[in-house]
Amino acid sequence: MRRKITLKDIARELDVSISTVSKALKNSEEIGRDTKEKVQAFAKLYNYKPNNIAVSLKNKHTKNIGVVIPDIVHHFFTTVFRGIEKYANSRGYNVIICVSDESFDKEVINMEMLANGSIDGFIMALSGETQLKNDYAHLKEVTNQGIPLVLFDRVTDEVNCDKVVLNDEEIAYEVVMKLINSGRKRIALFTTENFFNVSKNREDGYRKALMDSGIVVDEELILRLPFNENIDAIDPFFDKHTIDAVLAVNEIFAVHAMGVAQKKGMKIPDDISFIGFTNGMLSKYASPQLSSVAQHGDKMGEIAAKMLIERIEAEYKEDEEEEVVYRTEIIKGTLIERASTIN
Amino acid sequence: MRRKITLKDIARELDVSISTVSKALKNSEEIGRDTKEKVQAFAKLYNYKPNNIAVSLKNKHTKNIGVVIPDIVHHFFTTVFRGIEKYANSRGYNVIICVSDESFDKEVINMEMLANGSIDGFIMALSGETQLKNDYAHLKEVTNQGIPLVLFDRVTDEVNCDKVVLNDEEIAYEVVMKLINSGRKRIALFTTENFFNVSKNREDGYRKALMDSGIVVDEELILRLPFNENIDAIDPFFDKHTIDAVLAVNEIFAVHAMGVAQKKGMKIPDDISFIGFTNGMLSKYASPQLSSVAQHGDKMGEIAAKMLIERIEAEYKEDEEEEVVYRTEIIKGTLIERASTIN
DNA sequence: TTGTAGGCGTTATCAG
DNA sequence: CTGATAACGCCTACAA
Repeated sequence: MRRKITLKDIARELDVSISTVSKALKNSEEIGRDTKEKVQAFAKLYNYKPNNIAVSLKNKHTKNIGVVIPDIVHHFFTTVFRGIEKYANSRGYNVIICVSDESFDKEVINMEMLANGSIDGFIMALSGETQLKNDYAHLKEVTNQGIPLVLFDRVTDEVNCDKVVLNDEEIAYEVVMKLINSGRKRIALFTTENFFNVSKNREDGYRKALMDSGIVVDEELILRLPFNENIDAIDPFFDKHTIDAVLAVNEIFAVHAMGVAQKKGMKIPDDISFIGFTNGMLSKYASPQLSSVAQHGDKMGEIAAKMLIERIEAEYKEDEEEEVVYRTEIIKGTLIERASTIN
Repeated sequence: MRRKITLKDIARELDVSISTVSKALKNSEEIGRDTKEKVQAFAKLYNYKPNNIAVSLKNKHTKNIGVVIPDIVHHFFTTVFRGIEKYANSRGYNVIICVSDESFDKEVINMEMLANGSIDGFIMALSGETQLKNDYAHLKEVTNQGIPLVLFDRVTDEVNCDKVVLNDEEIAYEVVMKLINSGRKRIALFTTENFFNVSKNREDGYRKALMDSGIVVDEELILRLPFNENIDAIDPFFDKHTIDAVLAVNEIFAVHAMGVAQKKGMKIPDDISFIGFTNGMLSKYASPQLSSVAQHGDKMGEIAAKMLIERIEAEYKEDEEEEVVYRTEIIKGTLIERASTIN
């Protein structure tokens, strides 16, 4: 078992000083041709690689990014994550991931662990509980310490930092308009509780589209499901209400609802149309295939990572207190039309 | 912007030495009551937390685990990851994740980056390309350096390390037997190329079940799809062959095949049965719902993390070269029966 | 009871 | 051209 070799080892073996080795490996001009070659050859032979930890301690940065998300078994988040990872890697950063599991406490603990030097910056989507409690002290703490933070998707106005979000309200508006223009009149909204900024925004778009079309919003047609995937309430909903379209804030609600509607004998999309958010596997493989709003998670992730890394690297040469201006990037959602809506 | 406070800062402010502060914070017996209280109060006030990097450098371990998987937007892998993350967190470890994207080179690069001190051990599933090339030098390199490694799902006999796998062959055997016992005679297998150990094992189970039942294996009924989700070949397959059951090595193949069969006018499960591997979202929300083999990813992840951490922590007190024995844990798959098979 | 010194592996400054 | 020294932040054996 051959342990990793260090500068010191090389120095000892070659009978030169540590600093000579260090410089030689960096191809420094100060070092003589022969010494350089000798050192470099030896280093290659023994596969020397600098120890990341030592370098981090010295440089005060780790080249690690912390990502904190509510859930990992979730198409949208993994998509964003893939975008983050890809961009971060291309810039030489690694990604440490922590799952908050929709829990406030876990979110806090995870962030504290990472904030003690393990990472150079955070990218995160707020947990459900955090949005419910509306308590962002841990985020403010982190930014106060000068650790850059980028929020995506599940964001809040309470914290001053860079953000990346979908144009939730707009796209919901557009999509509902499309339903209305195709002749739909009784359009239900299947959503979650409103402490989620995204659900709130989508609902706003939904209401606005109805109102702008002269349709009175029937509060009965707005079904609020809990966020723990308990979708039993969908079934009875169809017994109680006559509807000809559904907008759902995620795939699961939409696909499950399609199943229920079909069981009740309704024809899709002749009798009823369905549109969901999150253009994932389910939308693609459901039958009929579900029309849904692509949230472009890859792009969101990439942009979030880019914003963060810029922030991180700007810090190194910062003139101290030059009034930082935070940006919010807005990604445009795209409706992918499939068989669950009339073309 | 209040930067993080260090032992040195506290020492200076309180006019004591750094080591006194260090000991006081550890509640050492050596330190006087008053000093301890003074230091601890100050530390709490300024929210002192030891710097992870410095501690890592000192202790020669990072409390980080490296996870390398082929894909993150993938139900099974995320499930395993969730198991890893959960267990690791409960033991005070963080998880750094790298995606190999089924690429050999990325796998190698990622591992090298992490192996330079960033992590205490690896958990990984081999990339497709790695299994194809059958080149495991990078894994051997890592274990040679004394970094513990646990392989899961996509494993190889070429590397000596702990492993966690599904009983792929057995469960495939059982499941095909079930199809046969329900009267199926022409059972197709939709799989990937055979350099994947899992596909290979599942195929072996499939063949064995047929043979044990006196059915001659018709090689024509084994459809090998490329691993890049290109499933166009499924459609023509149904035109060419008459079959009454399908075993697919993943959900996507199975659900897509169900769609094709239905389009050709076949009734599920009356005319044809379907069973897939990976009991994910698709299985649950397809119509009809797909019977599928639960791979218990959470459990695999948890066990993998447990094995790894035991290995890591055993190292600290190792008597050097006492003939390490590696284990392979086998997780039993479970068939979740749904509407795509006859009960 | 407190402090000093050395070291973890690397880098940068400065002296030789 | 090369090397000694200090520093990053923390820990600990040993000295005072």
